[in-house]
Amino acid sequence: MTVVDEKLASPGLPAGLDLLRPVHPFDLGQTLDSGQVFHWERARVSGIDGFAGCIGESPPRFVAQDEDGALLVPAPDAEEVFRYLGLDHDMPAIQATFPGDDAFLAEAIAFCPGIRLIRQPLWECLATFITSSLKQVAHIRAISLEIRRRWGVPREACGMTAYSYPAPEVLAEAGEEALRTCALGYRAKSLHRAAAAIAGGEIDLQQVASCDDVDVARAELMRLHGVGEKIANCVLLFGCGRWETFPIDVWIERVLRRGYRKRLRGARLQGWAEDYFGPHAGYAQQYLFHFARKTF
DNA sequence: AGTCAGGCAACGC
DNA sequence: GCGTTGCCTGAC
Repeated sequence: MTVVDEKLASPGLPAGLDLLRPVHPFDLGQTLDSGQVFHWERARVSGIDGFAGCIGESPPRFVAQDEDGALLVPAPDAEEVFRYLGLDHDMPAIQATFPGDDAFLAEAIAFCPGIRLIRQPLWECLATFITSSLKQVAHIRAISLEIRRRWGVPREACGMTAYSYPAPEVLAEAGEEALRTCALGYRAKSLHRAAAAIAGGEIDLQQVASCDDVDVARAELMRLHGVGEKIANCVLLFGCGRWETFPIDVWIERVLRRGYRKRLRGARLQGWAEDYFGPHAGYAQQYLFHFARKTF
């Protein structure tokens, strides 16, 4: 993927901001609000409305999208932002693997065709989903931003300040009681123990990511206290690029009940969904999830 | 005031 | 395996 080829002549744009050719289908706002990431904030740079957030340890990146779908990104960041947002994904090829005669899935895709699976840094993905258990999106956001503000590294760019997600060592050092004051409740213990396990080398996330067998990788993640099948699957899908994984939460249960008359639960529902939606089941899940959340 | 939310672990069967 | 229950917190 070479972003340079996608660049347009962009007269009149503020210095340092590059306009990148429209990528279709892609919807920046929907993608950042589709329950994958929780730390991007609205920002305005040189009079342009967009979003800002850290990608891993980087300074905050600014991204905006115009009505035609063209992206505005500071030129040096373009490659990193493209990769993060999944703009290199071959959507026709992915959708070609979906069940062919599925009108319900087609309706979900038509509702949010611009959703992409984001490639997230592994540790912040794991940590954020540990804190997501039995929480609503707004609260996950608030907790995530608070943890970043208190223990993350403040980074600055284009007049914006944002905080990277604190490293495992930092949260391990902070202690469970301090984490608890971020309104984490019982999740404080899980987050602290996960941070300590990773800081202490008991779990190697890089090894999890490079594991060929997705079942082995999932089992490794589930050794962590507070990480069950759902959270492990979210980490595999959003952090490890394992698109065959299909996280099932209450919204997905609802949408499968309504759209497919499926009243199975647990392992049986899991097995059916993986089998039915196929090698990119995780992408199907993302369309169905967003569709359900916004229309039910 | 009670219920419920984008789960998990521990326990009982 | 399968179903039940407690758990922190905030929003309604």
